Formats: sequence, structure tokens, C-alpha cells
Amino acid sequence: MPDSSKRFETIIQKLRDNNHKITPQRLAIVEILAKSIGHPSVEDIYTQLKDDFPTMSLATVYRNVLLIKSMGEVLELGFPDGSNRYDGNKPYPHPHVICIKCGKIVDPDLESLDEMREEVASETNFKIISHRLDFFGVCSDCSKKKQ
Amino acid sequence: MPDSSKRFETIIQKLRDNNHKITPQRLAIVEILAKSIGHPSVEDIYTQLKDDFPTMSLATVYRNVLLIKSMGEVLELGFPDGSNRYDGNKPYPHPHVICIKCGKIVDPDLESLDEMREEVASETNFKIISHRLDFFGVCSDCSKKKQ
DNA sequence: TGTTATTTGATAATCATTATCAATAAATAT
DNA sequence: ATATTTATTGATAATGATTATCAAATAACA
Repeated sequence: MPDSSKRFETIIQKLRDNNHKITPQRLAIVEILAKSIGHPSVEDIYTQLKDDFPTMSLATVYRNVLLIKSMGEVLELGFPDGSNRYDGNKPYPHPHVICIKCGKIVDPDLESLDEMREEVASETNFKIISHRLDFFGVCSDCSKKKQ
Repeated sequence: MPDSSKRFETIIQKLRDNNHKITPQRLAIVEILAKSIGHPSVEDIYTQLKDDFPTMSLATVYRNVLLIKSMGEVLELGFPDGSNRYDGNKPYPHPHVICIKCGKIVDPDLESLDEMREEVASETNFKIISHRLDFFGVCSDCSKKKQ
């Protein structure tokens, strides 16, 4: 079973468990969030769905993303410029590498964060609950294009 | 010479170098940013200045923070809820520990980030330019209050 | 198939930030 | 010192992303 199908099932099940109705619009939004290819924005999701759902309202996308976020099944990545991107495939905190040219977001494999977390906790006396780590740079595709 | 005085001089000098006029409002805003006690928001800065400058416009605070940010002399910390906090004392990327109860922001000392940066660069083929690392949790003051 | 409560679509409201513009004031030369 | 020039300020309108509103539509279940 592919990873994104598993995520799809998990999110749908959680919606059912919380007595939310399963509408075609909701299904389609969950489908995209379960994959979260490229970490889409609300606008991205809306654009992807307009073909299949010509009457889809932008508000519906916002509402459902918010609902799924409130259940902890999507990670919201807000940026200083006000843009928000979403990750329903890995809804827990994890590092991101973001291309400042094309907006591409990649998930690197990093392990040493857990040590850091404990280091911070003991140094500051905070009870650490979550974190956010983003690296910003230029991807290899955009580096080539530059000339 | 205290750290914040040094920061104050640096920012003012950079303003002069870029042919910006030194107004009383600007001086006062730079003074607060140079300290950046608690990583203030624009609203925080505005509130602090209203006593000394009763006619101070909120737009003036926004304008000057933006100007100083464009010169690279203040770090903007934007959060998913839309709030922005500023650090003119350490305007370069560095980790933050944020209390989700009272909003307090603390700077921990962490060294291992540079290794991580190189690890990410070699793994993703990105040219890493900047980063952002926030830990979220509950500070010891708020932990005590809870009961 | 009918009933009920939720969801949807369309649009208005909100709120932080940015843009506008006339009046003011800083910097520089006179 | 004073005049001149140009940036800055204060007040407010505009913007844009997100959220709220509400009547109509529809999923869930009897």
C-alpha cells in the first residue's frame, strides 16, 4: 500500500470518527493533501480541483484544510510573506528545504534534531512540544537556469 | 559598550550610508529594535512609543521596520497565525524558543546547526542561503502557573 | 424515501499590512 | 542663519488572504 493511500485512509477515518460527513469535495481535497506533492497552497489545491469540480468554492478548500489541520492531520507551513503551504503526507514537524526561486519544497533526511531538542529543553527550562526547521536556498534546477 | 548600543550605532550608520534622513521617530524605532527585548511586534513598538510620540502613526512603524529589514538589519519572525515579531539585536538567522502560553521568545545557544546545514546541502544539492529554526513549548513560568 | 444536521457556494466581513498623498521636516548649500 | 530640495510623516484608503455568514443543497441514517 503506497504511503499516500495510507494517509488518505487515515485522514478519512479520522473524519468519520469525528462524525464529519464525507462529501465528494472533501474526498478530493483529502486526496490531494494525502499526497501533498510539492507542499501545495490552498490556491494550488483549488486550482487542481477546478477541472473536476467547476463549482468548487475557495471557501470550501479553506474550510476543509482548517478542519483537517484541527485534527492534526496536516502540517501548516506559514511564511513571513503571508503564504501558507500544507503537508498532509507528513503532518508532524520535520525539516524543509525551500527554493527561493521556484518555491519548490523538499524534505531532507536529518536525524540530529532530537539531540538538539533535548539540548534546548535543558538549557532553557522549556517543555518543548514542537518545532519548525526550514532551510532556504536555490535548488539545482534553478542554479542551472540562472546563467 | 553594551551590545544594544553597538547595534543602535550600526543601524543608524547604515541608514546614513544609504542617504536616509534621521528623524526622531526613526531614532526611537531603531532604539527599540537595537534592544529587541522580547522580540517585539510592530504593535508592541507602536505601544512603547505612543507615550513619547503621541502623534506617531502606526504606518511609520511599519515603514521603518520594513526599511531596516530591507537593509538586513532586522530579522523578521513571521508565524502561521499571521503575527510578526522582530529581532534587530541579532539580525541573522538563529534558533528561537517560543512559549505558546505567554509568547515569550528566548535565544538558546546551539552550535550543531552548521553541520546540519552542510548535511542538507550535500543531500539535496541546494545552495543553502538561510534557515529558520523555532522550538515551541511552555516556559517554566507558565508551567508553574498552570496548576 | 423522509428527516435532520452538516456542508457547500457565494459573498460579505475582518484584520494585518501596504499604498497614497498633502503637509512637514531633515539635510545641504547658500 | 535661511532657503531649497527631497525624504518622511500622519491620516486614511486600498489590498489581499483568510474567516464568517446564511440560504440552499446534500450526506447519513432511520
